[in-house]
Amino acid sequence: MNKKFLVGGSMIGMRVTQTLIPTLREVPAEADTVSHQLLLRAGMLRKVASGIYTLLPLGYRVVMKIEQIIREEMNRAGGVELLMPIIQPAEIWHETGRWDVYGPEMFRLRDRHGRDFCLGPTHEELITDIIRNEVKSYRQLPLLLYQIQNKYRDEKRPRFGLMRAREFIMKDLYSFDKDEAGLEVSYQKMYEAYCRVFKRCGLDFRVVEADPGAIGGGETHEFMVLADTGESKVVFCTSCDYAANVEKAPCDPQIIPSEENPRPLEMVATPDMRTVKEVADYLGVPSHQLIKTMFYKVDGEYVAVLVRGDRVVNETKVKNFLGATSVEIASEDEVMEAFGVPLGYAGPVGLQEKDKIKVIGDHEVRYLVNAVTGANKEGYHYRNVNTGRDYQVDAWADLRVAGAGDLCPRCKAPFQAKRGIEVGQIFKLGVKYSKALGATVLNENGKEVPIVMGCYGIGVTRTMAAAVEQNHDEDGIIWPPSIAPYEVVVIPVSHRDMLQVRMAEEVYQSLAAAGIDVIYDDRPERPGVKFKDADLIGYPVRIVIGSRAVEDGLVEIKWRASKEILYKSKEELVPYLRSSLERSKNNCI
RNA sequence: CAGGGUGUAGCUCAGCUUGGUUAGAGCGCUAGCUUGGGGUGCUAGAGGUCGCGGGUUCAAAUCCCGCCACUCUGACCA
Repeated sequence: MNKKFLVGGSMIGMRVTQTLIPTLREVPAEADTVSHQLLLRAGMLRKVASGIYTLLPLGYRVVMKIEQIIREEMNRAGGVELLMPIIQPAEIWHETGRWDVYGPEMFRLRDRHGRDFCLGPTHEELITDIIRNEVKSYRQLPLLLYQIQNKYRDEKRPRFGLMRAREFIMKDLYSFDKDEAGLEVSYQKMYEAYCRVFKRCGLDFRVVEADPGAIGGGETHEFMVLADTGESKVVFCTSCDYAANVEKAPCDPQIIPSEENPRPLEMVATPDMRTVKEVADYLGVPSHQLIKTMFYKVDGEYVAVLVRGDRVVNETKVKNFLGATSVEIASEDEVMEAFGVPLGYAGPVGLQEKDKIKVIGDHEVRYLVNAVTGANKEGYHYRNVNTGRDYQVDAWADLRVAGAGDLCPRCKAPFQAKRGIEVGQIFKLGVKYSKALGATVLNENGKEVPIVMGCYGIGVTRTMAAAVEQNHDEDGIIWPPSIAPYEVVVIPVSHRDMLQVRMAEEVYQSLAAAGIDVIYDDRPERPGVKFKDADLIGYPVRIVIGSRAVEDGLVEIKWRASKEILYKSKEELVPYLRSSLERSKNNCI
């Protein structure tokens, strides 16, 4: 590990009075999530505009440490770093068609000559442009090129501080191979490199199978830092190592056995009962006895999707099943206009014939006996609805979102569900961009073939936020040592006791000289202030020099995470810290 | 994008309903004394285009209109 790389030089240490660490006693009104609050309060971050932030010295050190870990692991895997511009010309985006596809998420600007540009939300186009111009032969492959820099997305609603910002730092690596087999190798390398990166960052994470979505291509994995505040939901098997995004995980139908015989269809009044819960309670039936009918606009055409009342429609599966490019939920007005039924009273009975729309149902719905569903008439539902007799569908498919209790597709053990923060994703892009942009090589047989690509991203600033989200207590942040802004803080209890100050100074100098990443709190503040700040900022190790230390020569060492306190002589200090910090940074690898 | 909220000192907020001295508090900041192992206590200070623009009025932080910014909720269950 090359610490000298860090700007600011951890070799020389730092004094609190020399830098800027504006900690806040109160929680700023603008922040609602823990990571956002703590990063602001710990003096690491300040907002400039919605979703746009300044990283103060301490915050920037964390970012640099994460970047450095990423660099080392990308390089270890054979990656080579380069730098691309933030401003990108529109032309290249027109070539792949993404200038129009990207929509309002893209920051656009114009130069004085009226030429269109954008602030790069990603760099597939640019990197592929370089490759198509410079790489002509399979002999030049494989290539793994990466960059770490700011990216821009004009989010509809930036929130959660660094978690969903409009300007953020990303590492993107692009792999270029002559064939699918090569891509497989590159992908595996990245998979392993990513695991190492997040382990080294000291994060509790899971790798999950995900849906490729808009970016296109084949296999993809997401790297999720587990945290209750995460935006994504993942399921993982309790017995094997299978894990997946809830959108992706396949679901077997879970049939609830019924002894009943089909009874005659019956319309019942359900005034003002719209939601599944309301209707189920009103009629005294369990919610899984209901058929929920959801309307979507799929490539401009309406489609009705049926799932059991206790299930959630999985738009990704709907989209994939229909081979559609866009799936949008219909608005209340659209449903009213197209079907003349207010939300809450739609059902499959007669829907297909009357409105001539496509109806698809989740497997589970098929097995319902005497189900309840909307009667397509305001204020009424049907009871005793049965598949085949009362309604037909165009197809049955797996269309719901997985959850805890669903069964693992590999070993049939039940899933557990958790929330996570997506900090990385790896994709097999295939030839989508290389074809669109004409990035080809001549292969061994002299035949021109499109380069097979992969892309691999890590949200650096988001990783920082995720680390805080996962590692904090009521007093503040608890940085994993490998990404802490400083590893050790030295605090003299009394700034007026010259013996203490001299000893603290000595300890600080010796740690800095030994290459330990140390900061010295030399402010003429009361001890309580410095202790509070140390806890808030979350330095892994705190060294306090008080009267006791002056008298018996033993300095107090307190670990932020475990709250463990121990005492060492000045001579023991450096070796102790060196080995224990090294251990705590590496034990995750 | 739809709906709601907020905008007054560096930060957290009060004042606005019912217009009327010199616009307030706590924290932070400055100075002094005090204190010195978990945000010390006291004293004295500095600090404000009351988001911006317009209107009503003898008089606007306060009422009206417009704009802007920030923020929350929703945009996933019918």
